[in-house]
Amino acid sequence: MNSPRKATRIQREKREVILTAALEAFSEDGLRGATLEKIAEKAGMSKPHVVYYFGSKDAIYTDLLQSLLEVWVQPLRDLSEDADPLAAILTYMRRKLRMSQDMPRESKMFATEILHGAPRMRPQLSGDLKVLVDEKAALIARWSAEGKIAKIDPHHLIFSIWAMTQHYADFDIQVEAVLGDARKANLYDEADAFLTEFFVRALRP
Amino acid sequence: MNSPRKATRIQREKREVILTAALEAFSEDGLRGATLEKIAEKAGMSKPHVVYYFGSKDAIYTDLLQSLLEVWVQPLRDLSEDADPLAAILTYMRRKLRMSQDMPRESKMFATEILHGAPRMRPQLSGDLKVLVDEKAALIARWSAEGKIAKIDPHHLIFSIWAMTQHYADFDIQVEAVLGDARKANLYDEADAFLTEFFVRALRP
DNA sequence: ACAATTTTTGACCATTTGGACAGAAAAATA
DNA sequence: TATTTTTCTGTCCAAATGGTCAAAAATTGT
Repeated sequence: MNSPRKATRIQREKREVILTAALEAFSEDGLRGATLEKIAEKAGMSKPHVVYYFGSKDAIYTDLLQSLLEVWVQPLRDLSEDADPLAAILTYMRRKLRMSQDMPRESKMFATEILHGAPRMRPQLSGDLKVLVDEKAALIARWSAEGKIAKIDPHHLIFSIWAMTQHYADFDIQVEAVLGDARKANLYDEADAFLTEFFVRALRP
Repeated sequence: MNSPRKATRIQREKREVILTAALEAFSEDGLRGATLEKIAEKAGMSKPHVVYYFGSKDAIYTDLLQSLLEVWVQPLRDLSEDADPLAAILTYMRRKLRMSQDMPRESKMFATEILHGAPRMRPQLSGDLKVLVDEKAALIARWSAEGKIAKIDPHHLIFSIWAMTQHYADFDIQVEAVLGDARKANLYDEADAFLTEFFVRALRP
């Protein structure tokens, strides 16, 4: 089941195809709702073949979650000293918003996992993620103390950016239902304009 | 299976017990993840007994969702003309935040449902809910036009209130993991202070 | 007290589903 | 080409699970 030395090209490709199919399935129906059969079908192969590559449904799920996590926190990693702190925070917010727009399935998968207690991510949340957030919060707190941005709790500021940007991906059905079809086309432009103005007002010293 | 005239006291009580148990189960594991057996166990009765009262697992879920929806949108219903528009919006935000604090299971159940496409709520979202939101958005737009609050897109303002308040209930595991145990005790006080300041800055003309 | 009705459950069933297994097909290696 | 290894699937199985059913227990009405 496991490749001993290095993964062959075909192995890498197949695993990729399966992960893509699984992401679609999991984000639609969650871990329990998604079936191996559906994943196999989306991936264009037989059910045992999927098991052959990953061992179990759980393994696919966990694997996917882990590999996506790095991508997911990258924008926060990149938040750093800048000529203009306010612009830096706005850039971070915009990158998160863009991720909601471009990767709604990933966003939904994380949301579902955390919503249900994050049984497979808890250690990482209070480990790596906490360290990262604390570090960036300290940076923001410094900006705040130096009067470069408004005095504000940096942890909650980060939560608010997560909440507002991911909302557009996770609850897209609701957002679109409430706004109506007419405003659906340039929804993310609207969101960008709104959030930019919103955070500028909140953060300007 | 169905009571013909009026529900007896015992019927009302049993249904209530089942709904409470089901809310706990569904918010933990979702519709598919929650089992009739678990619901029955939490409710302190046998599995067929649960079916006797509701007919099916699906029926419990749908019933629950419908009855909770009214409670859920009540704070928005109550948003109305006020001596101080800014205060009115802040009150709305605070009531939503309090609901996250007091009813996290309800919040999670809605979140899961919408996240997975809201198959049983779609009509209500683009129907009743849209009407309600449009109405309140018009009110906010008027305040905005009269210069009583800042110029801001009212729909997105409402989304931002939903997003930021519900975030504390839906993603509590993540929030608590990142903040650490020390700040867990008065988390909602912190959130209240942060959000109040935040929205005041954003909305002040 | 007795009959009728409602409530409650144990036993059972059909379906779904994760995944094991043996072996076929294909590819790599010699 | 022959052999070894890897890839792939049809078939099957056991566990989980939503729901049925007949009958027991409890309650209600007279």
